[in-house]
Amino acid sequence: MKLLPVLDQATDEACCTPSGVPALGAEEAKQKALVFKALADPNRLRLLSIVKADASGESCVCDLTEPLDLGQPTVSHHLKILVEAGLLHREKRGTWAYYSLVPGALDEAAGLLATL
Amino acid sequence: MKLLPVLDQATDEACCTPSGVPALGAEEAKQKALVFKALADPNRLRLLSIVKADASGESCVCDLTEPLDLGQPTVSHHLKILVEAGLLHREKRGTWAYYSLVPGALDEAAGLLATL
DNA sequence: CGACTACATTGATGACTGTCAATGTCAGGG
DNA sequence: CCCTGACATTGACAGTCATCAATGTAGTCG
Repeated sequence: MKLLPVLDQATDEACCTPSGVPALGAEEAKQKALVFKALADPNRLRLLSIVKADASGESCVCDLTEPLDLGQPTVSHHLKILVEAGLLHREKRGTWAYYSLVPGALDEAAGLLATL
Repeated sequence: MKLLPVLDQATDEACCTPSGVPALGAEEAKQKALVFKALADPNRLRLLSIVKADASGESCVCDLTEPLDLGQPTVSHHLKILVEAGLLHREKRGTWAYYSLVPGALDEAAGLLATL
């Protein structure tokens, strides 16, 4: 910054007229980035895909570990991130843990792009 | 994997009936994740926001460096990532480089979530 | 109670990422 | 022709992340 100590209004009319305010607040941007961070991994996208495609609407971890060719702790880790991002819902019944899509969460995430 | 050497069909009826195929291909997931990876940074979201908000539809780097409180090389780096993700378009005129939103790119990114 | 099963947590490690200082490139002006 | 300004590229470094092996926890069944 401050590369123009003098001659600011001399023959410059094309460039460098910033909007003043960043248009998207730093805190707001951080918050939105968290959701996209959760989506920024191929295996997490596949997890969402499988859960979404399941007819019952929910899947247990053992349904998810095998098709991804990942270790069980890794899948558990990814699922935790998706839950914390508000995309998945976790419900434990007996020995199994069932994961389901949070209704409207994906649409809401898509909406974040429209309100940039 | 392979934690069930024997007794596979013994008294299990509730869980572990995977969809067979991952529903979202590994390569396809990788490709989609690239877009979300580009969106998974607060400063990049703010860059997109500024470019989008600009009345002229395009902004030069000097318009983007100041409001973000980042060094010029860092902003250049982020812009490159956004261009490679297909979200921004770069056009060099004279000494300045102008960045503009790729038309429909944000909508297309939002659409990726619908087709999981 | 004790073994087994489904899942979560921890710790470690290699890979990747965001940032900046320094340098390179290229166009315009004296 | 050199100098300056706008932007890109490189190299280095700290922080984050994805992954796995090992271990912990909590239901279930005998």
